[in-house]
Amino acid sequence: MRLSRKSEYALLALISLAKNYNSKLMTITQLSKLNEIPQKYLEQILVILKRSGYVRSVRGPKGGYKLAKSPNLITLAEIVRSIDGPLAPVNSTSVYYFTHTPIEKNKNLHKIFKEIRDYVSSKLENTTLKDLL
Amino acid sequence: MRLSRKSEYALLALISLAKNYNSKLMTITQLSKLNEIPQKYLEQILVILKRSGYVRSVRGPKGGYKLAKSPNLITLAEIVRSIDGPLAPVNSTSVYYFTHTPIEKNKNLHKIFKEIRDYVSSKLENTTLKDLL
DNA sequence: GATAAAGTATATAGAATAAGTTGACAATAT
DNA sequence: ATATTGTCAACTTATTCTATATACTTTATC
Repeated sequence: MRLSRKSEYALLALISLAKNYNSKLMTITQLSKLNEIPQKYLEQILVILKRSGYVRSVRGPKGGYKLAKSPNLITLAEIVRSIDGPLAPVNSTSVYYFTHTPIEKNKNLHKIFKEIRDYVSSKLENTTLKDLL
Repeated sequence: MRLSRKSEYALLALISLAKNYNSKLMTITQLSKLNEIPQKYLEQILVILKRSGYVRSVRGPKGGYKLAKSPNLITLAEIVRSIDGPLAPVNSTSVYYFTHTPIEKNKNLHKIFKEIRDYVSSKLENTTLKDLL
């Protein structure tokens, strides 16, 4: 897995929202300044996170964003998958995005990368936003 | 780390050469057919592997490639690094390719990805071509 | 009900990367 | 001399990354 800038921004924004869980809404501008994220880029990211069900938004003045669920119910795995796709180093070791690839030709080799995918996956599945506050 | 097709091909070709260690040379055509790798693409890959010191070549008729060192002295980490660059999921967790990135803003988050980089790195550092035969 | 403050949608752009293909060139065994 | 091998550089084609730009919609408040 290679973490894109986009996922880094998503994680930071969600952590900010998690710190504010059950207090006020935060605006894109606040989130953007606080985490030094280009505002128009962050807008796109938040729309993805909204569609994926991690945040809720309110429009108009006094609007903004908040988390849609409790921080301990949102794993890093889901977040990264929703932005970047597969966590696996190669798709032939991916559960959610499996396709055949050349390394399957060597079972031992394939196994090494499956072990890597398992580690990455369980690490990110077992870490929630709450763990990062 | 995301494994490119190019690295997959490199690994398969090197494994073939490792199986043939201290027997005859293998030609690009053989390596290409055996592993179903586009021949002209494999040529480029072999040139990289040669410059990196993993294979030696002989030109002319009866020419071909062979490993430059014993299979147990070539780690997967070196191979993948020479083709794809960093093993780390993000450069702020990379030893060889460090640059600053946004996730450094959250120490806990950064730590998670450093642990991933450590696992991947030690897994690939501790696996050699010999282990895959 | 006008206005301003928010979020939403869509299009565009420039750079980099991935995954090759093409064609000419160099070395050498026979 | 020739055929067989590796070498090199340029080009291509598509996709992805990291944004920026414009226009539009919703809604609280005066």
